[in-house]
Amino acid sequence: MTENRRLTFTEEARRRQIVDCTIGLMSERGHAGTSLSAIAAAAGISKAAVLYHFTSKDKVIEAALAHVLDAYVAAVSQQVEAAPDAEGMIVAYIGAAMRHLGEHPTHVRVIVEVLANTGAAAPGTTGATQRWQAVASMIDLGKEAGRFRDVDSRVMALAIGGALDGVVAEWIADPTFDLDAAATELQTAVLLALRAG
Amino acid sequence: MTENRRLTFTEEARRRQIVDCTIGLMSERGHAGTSLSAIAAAAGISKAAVLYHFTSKDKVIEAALAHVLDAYVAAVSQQVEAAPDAEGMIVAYIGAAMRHLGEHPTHVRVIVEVLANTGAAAPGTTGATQRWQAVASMIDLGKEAGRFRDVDSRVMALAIGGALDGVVAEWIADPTFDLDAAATELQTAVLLALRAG
DNA sequence: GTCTATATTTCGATAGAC
DNA sequence: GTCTATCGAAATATAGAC
Repeated sequence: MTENRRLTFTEEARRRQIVDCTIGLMSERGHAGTSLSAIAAAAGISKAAVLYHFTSKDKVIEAALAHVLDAYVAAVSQQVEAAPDAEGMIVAYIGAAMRHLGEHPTHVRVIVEVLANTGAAAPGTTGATQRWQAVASMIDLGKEAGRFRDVDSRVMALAIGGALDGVVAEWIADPTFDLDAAATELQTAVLLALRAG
Repeated sequence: MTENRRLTFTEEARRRQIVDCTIGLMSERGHAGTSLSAIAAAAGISKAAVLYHFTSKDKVIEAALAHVLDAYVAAVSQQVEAAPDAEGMIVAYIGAAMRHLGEHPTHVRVIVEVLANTGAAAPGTTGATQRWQAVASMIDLGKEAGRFRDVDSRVMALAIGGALDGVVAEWIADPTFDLDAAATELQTAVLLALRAG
C-alpha cells in the first residue's frame, strides 16, 4: 500500500511536470506548434517517457488545456460567488479573471486557443460556450433585478470575454502595460454599458 | 514586354491562388497546423511548386497574413474616413469590421492569430499594435471634442478590438448567431461606455 | 521560368530492455 | 512499472529535368 501511494504520487508529479512544460511551450508556439520532442526536451525526459504517462500527444495537450481551464474557472468562480449582486459579480469576474491571467501569463495564450478552437482541441468541454454562459447568467440576473438594460446577454458576455482577452494579450506583448489600471478601466466601462437608465 | 506582362500576370495569379488556399487552411487548423503539403494539395500543385513562388513555407504564411490584414484595414478605413465625428467613426469601425469579417469568415481565425502572435509570425508589421492605435486615435478625438469620458484610449481600443473578435468567433462556431444584431448591440454598448456625462 | 524527383530532418508512436 | 532504441510517416527544402 505504502509502495502504491508512493508510485502514484511520483506518477502524478511527473504528469504535473509534463503538463507544466507543455503549457509553457503552448504559450510560446501555440498548440499545433508544440511538438512531442519539445515537450520531452523541456521536461528533461525522452519522447517515449512522455508517451508512457500519457498515451498520445493529443492526450498531453488535452491535459494541459484542462489544467489551464480548471485553474481559470476555480480562480474566477471563487470571487464571483462571494459577490452580493449582479453588478458586484460582473466587477468581481473582470477583476478575478485579469488578476488570474496576470499571475499566470503562460495560461493566456492557451486559454485564447481553447476558445478559438471552439472545443475542437478540447473534446467534450466546449470552453467558449462555458465561459460566455457564466457571464450571460450574471447579466440576466441584473436584468431581472432591473439594474441592467435590456441587452442581449449572450452578445454582451462574448464581448466582455473578448475584451478581457484583448487587453491581457497586450499586456503579454508589452509587460510595462498596467494590468491593474486596465482592469479598473474595464470594470467601469462594462458597468456603464450595462446599466439601465 | 507583352510577354513579360503575361508572365507576371500568371505569376501573380498563382501567388494569389496559393495565398487563398493557405488562408482557408489556416482558418481551419491555425498557422502552425498548416503544412506545406496541405497548401500544395489544396492548390492542386506540388510542394516544390509552392516553394518556387515563395521561397519558404514561412513566406507563404507571411503573405497570407499580410493579405488578410490588408483586406481588413482597407474595408474598415474606407468606412471610418467617411464618418463626420468621433462617435460616427467608432460606430462605422465596429460596423465595418463585423461586416467585413462576416463576409470573409476564413479571415477571422487568421486575424485572431496575427494578433495573438503579436508580430512573431508577421515580422515587421505588428498587427496588434496597428489595430489598437487606429481605434485609440478615434477615441482621443472624441475626448478632445468633449464627447467622450477621460478613458485610457489604449485600454478601450484593445477592449473594443477584443470584443469584436469574441463576438465574431462565436458566429463562426454557431452560424445561426445573428451577426448584424450583435453589431448593433456592440455599437450601442461601446458608445454608452465611452460617452461623457 | 516552372515544376518533378529526391534529400534531409523531425514528427508521433511502438516494441522491447531493464 | 519506467524508459532507451528504433520505426515508418510526414514535415520542409534542394537539385536538377524540361
